[in-house]
Amino acid sequence: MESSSNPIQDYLSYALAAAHRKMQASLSTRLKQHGIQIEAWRILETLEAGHRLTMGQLAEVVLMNPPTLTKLVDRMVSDGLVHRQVAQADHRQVNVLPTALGKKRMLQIREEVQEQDIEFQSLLGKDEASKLIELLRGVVQ
Amino acid sequence: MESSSNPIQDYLSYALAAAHRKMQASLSTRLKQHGIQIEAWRILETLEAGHRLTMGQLAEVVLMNPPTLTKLVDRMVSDGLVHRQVAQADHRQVNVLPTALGKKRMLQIREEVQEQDIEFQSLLGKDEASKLIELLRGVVQ
DNA sequence: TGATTTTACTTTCCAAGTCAAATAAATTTC
DNA sequence: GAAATTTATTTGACTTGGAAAGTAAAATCA
Repeated sequence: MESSSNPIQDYLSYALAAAHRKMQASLSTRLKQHGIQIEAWRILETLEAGHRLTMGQLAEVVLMNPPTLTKLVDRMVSDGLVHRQVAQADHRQVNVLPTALGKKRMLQIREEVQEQDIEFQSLLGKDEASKLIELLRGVVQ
Repeated sequence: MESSSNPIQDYLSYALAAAHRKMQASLSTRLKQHGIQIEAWRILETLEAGHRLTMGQLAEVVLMNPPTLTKLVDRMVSDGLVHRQVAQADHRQVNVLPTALGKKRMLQIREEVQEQDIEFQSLLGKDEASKLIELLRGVVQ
């Protein structure tokens, strides 16, 4: 299917959705080999940084709604990748911490994600790729 | 929540997902006022171009998986926005056509989407916005 | 301090999405 | 030209996602 003069292609929201879909599909296929979903990787990668994050903070960083995160963390707990800890300062808050297994798996998966990034960067060219990231950050602010 | 040195921000896939999420959320809120979802708008916008598209072609353009499209088109048929027609040349194929109501509603919704695009374009600057679309197309090819 | 409001997270219920199988028509092969 | 294969779409079982309500702790306030 080829339709070079389709007006929908000119909408920024569409161009973004199309690029996102392609990248997600590609990354998702890669991570499936490791038996993990993209969001779970994001959680492990974020927690690895070492900051003690609450569910709410984590939800924001990993781009998920809180109820969806709750359910994914449930699954990750039963897979032994993370555990929960009620924050001592504020008992409403729940911290999420990676387990030893979670850290180990993250390092393996990170390589896969980096390969993917390199693949797309070489597809675009290095300068174009950094320009793209810069512009995307401008969208988010 | 602010974490300027979080390594996850440096992945192209993450930057793309974050920008996409923000734009989808904003557009989705706008379209909710018209009682329609983003994908349904994409379908109407695509069909408006006048080409006679099959379910498969439409699925590709509107960035949906075929089973998901089938169900959305079911709903749009019962909302009176589109109708199906078995292709005469190949009876396996199904064409989707907009109804008069579908065309009318599309014109209203298009304005909303264009406002949204203008909003984001002025946020980025006109040149940066066209550069972004160009780079995003490079990702998809 | 007791009552009210706000905040953090989870649960519930329903709508929507996915994967694999089913159906049905067209094409290929022998 | 019948049988086997491929292609286009839908169906059905199951899972996931989202909105709104529920729970519980902290903060505000009167």
